[in-house]
Amino acid sequence: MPRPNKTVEKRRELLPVVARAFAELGFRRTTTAELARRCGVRENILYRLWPDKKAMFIAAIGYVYDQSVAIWARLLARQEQATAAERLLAYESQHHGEFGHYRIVFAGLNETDDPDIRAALADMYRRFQRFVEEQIAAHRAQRGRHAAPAAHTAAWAVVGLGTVANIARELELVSDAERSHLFSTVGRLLLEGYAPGS
Amino acid sequence: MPRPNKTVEKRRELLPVVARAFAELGFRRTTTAELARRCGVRENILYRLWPDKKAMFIAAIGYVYDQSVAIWARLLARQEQATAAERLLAYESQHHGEFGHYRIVFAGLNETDDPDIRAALADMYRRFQRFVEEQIAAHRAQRGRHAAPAAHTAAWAVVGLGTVANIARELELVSDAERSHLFSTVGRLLLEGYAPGS
DNA sequence: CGGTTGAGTAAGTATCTGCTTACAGTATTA
DNA sequence: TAATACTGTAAGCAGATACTTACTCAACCG
Repeated sequence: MPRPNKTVEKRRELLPVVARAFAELGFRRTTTAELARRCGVRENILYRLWPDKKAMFIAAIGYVYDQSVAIWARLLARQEQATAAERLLAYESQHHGEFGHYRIVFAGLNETDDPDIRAALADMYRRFQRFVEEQIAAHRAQRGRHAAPAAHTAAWAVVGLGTVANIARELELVSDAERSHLFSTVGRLLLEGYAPGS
Repeated sequence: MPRPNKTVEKRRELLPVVARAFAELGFRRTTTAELARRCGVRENILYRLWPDKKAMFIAAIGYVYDQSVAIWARLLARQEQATAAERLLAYESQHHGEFGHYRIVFAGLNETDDPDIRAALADMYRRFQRFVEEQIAAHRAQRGRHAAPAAHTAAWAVVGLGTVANIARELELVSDAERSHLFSTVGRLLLEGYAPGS
């Protein structure tokens, strides 16, 4: 019984390349030929790893989420005097969307009539929002809350903040400094119910 | 010299249909054949009205912006005791994104390497943000401001709020009531610097 | 070592897509 | 009414695209 199956390893090896392609080009413009080119293989090899192009895309969505979670986890593991939420805000204000997290979401949002992509996307968003909500709740337990909206609500607003920050960055509508200011000011307002600088 | 040129009228007549198609399907999936079908004409007729598919899309972006502005203008013309910003927030909390405003933006964001689409999109976003900023400033002049972020900053946050509200709606992640609550709570927090319900 | 099976190459196919061309009909004005 | 510019129809083209097929090679384990 010869040659062990390396499908799983190969998938893991190519997935970052695939995800990056989808993030850069969107769903439609990412042709299977282009994917193969970037991966340095032929098309049919991709088709042995995933049943079709859609599956490649859904795998990419999952990868992007895992990637973000891994970064956050590293961030949260560090013990500092700032709360987790504070550290997350500080981090995102500087490195937000560097990998192209949101671009893949936008690509997916253009395919929302496909039930599988839609489900993958909804699942990702739900987890994302829930994660943020937990951090906000933890922050408040530690630091108190003045007159801020409920953690659930605030979490959605933070996600929105991240989204618009990324769009503005993509379209070069705000400078890095402005984006950072946006995050810290509104972020804190949502966290604690008052704005620091004013 | 026979038959007056009706190109302008025809464009105006078909543009809503074109815009809706792009909003529903995105850029790539909206084929010129599909556009022609929905418009009830042949493809080459569209090509007499616009030089290429890209021009149709850019026209659609403009249309969507004009549409929003028209709705807001009607809203602002009414003289009521609520400030313009309050009325805008109240309106958006209920009808937000009904036409598909954001879907066309997402479609465009997938083509951000095309300089023309990118410019059209950036222009629209800039106007959008500026409009919101003016309303916020006007509101504060009338009602005062407690400890809220600068109008410029708050305006970006409001745009982000609108964006995430639309995504969440699209993916059925929040109920209409929740979305409305999100708008009124965070909206007021951004406007005036304190949350009403807490 | 030898055969089974996974990994790679190359070429192809049916369909679609943006866009064009050639031509016929018709409304308008001089 | 006659010339003409506009409006519509039908067909098609070159290139792209998702996915497949047929085949070769070599790695592995008994």
